[in-house]
Amino acid sequence: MTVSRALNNRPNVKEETRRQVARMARKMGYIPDHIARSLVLRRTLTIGVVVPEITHSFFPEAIRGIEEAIYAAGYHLILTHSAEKAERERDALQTLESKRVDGILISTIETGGEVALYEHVIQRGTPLVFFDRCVYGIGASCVCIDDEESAQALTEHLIGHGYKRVAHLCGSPQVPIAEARFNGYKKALRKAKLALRKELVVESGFHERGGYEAMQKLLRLPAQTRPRAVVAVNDPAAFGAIKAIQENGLQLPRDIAIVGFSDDIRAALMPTPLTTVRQPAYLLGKRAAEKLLAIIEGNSEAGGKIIIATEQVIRQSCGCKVA
Amino acid sequence: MTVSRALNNRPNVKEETRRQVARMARKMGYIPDHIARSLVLRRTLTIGVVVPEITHSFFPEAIRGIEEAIYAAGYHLILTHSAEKAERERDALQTLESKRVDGILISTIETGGEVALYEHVIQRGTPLVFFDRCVYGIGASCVCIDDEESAQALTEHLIGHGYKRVAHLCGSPQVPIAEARFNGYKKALRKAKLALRKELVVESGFHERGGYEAMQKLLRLPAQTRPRAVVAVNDPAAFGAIKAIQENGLQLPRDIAIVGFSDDIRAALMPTPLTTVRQPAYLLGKRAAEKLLAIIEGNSEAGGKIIIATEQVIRQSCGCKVA
DNA sequence: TTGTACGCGTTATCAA
DNA sequence: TTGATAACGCGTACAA
Repeated sequence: MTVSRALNNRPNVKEETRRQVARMARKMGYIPDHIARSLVLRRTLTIGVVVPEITHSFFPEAIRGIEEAIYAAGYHLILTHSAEKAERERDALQTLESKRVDGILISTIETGGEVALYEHVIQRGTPLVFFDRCVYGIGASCVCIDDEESAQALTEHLIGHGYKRVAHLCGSPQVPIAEARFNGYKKALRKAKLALRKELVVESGFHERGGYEAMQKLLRLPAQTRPRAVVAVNDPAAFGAIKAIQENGLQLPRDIAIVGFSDDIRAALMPTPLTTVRQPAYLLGKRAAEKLLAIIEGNSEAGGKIIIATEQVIRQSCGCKVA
Repeated sequence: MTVSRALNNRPNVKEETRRQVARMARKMGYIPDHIARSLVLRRTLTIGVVVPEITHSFFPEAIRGIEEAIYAAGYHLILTHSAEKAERERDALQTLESKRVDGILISTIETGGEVALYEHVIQRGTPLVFFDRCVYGIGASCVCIDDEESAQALTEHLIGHGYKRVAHLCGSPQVPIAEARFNGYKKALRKAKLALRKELVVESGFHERGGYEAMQKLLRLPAQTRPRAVVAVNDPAAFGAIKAIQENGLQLPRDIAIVGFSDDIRAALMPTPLTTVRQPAYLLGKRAAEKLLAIIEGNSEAGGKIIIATEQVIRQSCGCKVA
């Protein structure tokens, strides 16, 4: 017992005893057992993270932000990866609960995941904070960017520079982020009193392939309907679309302007650099972690929405830049 | 006890009892406690990973490989991040030991870290496998690419296409990877009976900034000594060098050819796409994890070196491609 | 200041 | 087939 007190720098230990204990501990190669400690203290100083994807540049960056914040607070991180699969996400949450993490940070799978799962976690009393891909209305905190507002602003940027026929590659319906960006696109049109034309909204998914195919569909439209500008749901979709545009012998942005979303690392390096919206991934991860820690330590209530500001990155692909 | 047997599908439980237990468990929202289980079983089904960097595209990819392998084996992952700092690496290892992980995968900090630390871990009995950035000769398994051979092959590729004055941006001395690549460069020269010229080897570090500065140094050489081709220690250094080359009004690869190392995602997207060596990060992570698991489960001995083959990616920057 | 007894949730062992 | 007991390593409460 005295040993425990000594090693944890608790009061009521004779200074000399403390030194002796320290010396012996070192000599014996003693390493405290977090497991046993967690068992009795009922906390693990560990937070669990669930991401749907690791390769994508956004999440590693966000994880770095998370890591930074929790490391500073003396916590550790268990990383799980749902691979965009509901089954793996369920598994990950179960694991984290089993491991008795003190809190969970999660970015849901694209399709939104099973809400009941998240509710269950919260009911069990584990603080849960969503980041980037959130589920609202179940009492968990959400840290995200304002997809709708950002998409609206970017669409307005195009409209403001004179583009009238603006198309949208709209991701997948039912994916909250895609929906929000689509809404932003619609709002911008409405505000500019432009009609929403069904044929100018094509589902692209979130990857290059889908963007490519969706753009081809748009390019098959008769010349007078064909869009003059395109708002892609994200950068990869935009890359695919650009490929289609170029294969059709059209020039960027002279014939068709395009904007993306997320500032993929490749965006700046394209032959015609892509105008897009930068998501401050690091900051987002950090803020989410800070919010979670605050809840864990009782300094903050669960719930509420924290919005991280995005930044427009105007490059050449929108054709709006003063040369 | 019977409950424990029932839930873990152990024999010697009446079928009906098993069903009853299962029903109650569900009803009560029972979730097994990994912590308590780990305490008694002395294993956590968890492996610890230490990476020096998360943002870089290589490690997220490697982590994905690791994740895939250990998930399939029913293990979990604690991710720690040394941020290239010796202190944080020590901290990470200590944490992982404290958490009683069943094994550790580590890619050391650039400068190689404190060998005593790693030895200590091994002595305590925790299986340790190095990946990518390894420490040899302490009995731990190493999974890596053959830096020397790959660098040699790439240098020979240049020499084989007629380049005589080939310079090297050599990272930092004492960083094992840099040393190995430098050795490969030297071997290629020797094999071609070209002299190793001191002024053509400049230290660049591993980042763009250093590559830029190192290249400027090379460009200040008198015309007859100035290199006609450059082997950069990695892609970021090459990017910096390219910037310097272009700022000096020289053209790539007409005036100076350059090759990188690692196939950064940007390599293919440069105005003059960069010739480089692809490191199969995913595979490397996966193999390292598999080796570690094999050791943990007693199916393999610690020690030995597993080499993952690299792949040359010949693009425009070396000027060797048949147009 | 130091030490004793107990409990955290689970499993191994052995007896019923 | 089932259950009682001890043990894993640590911290809390309280006694010495």
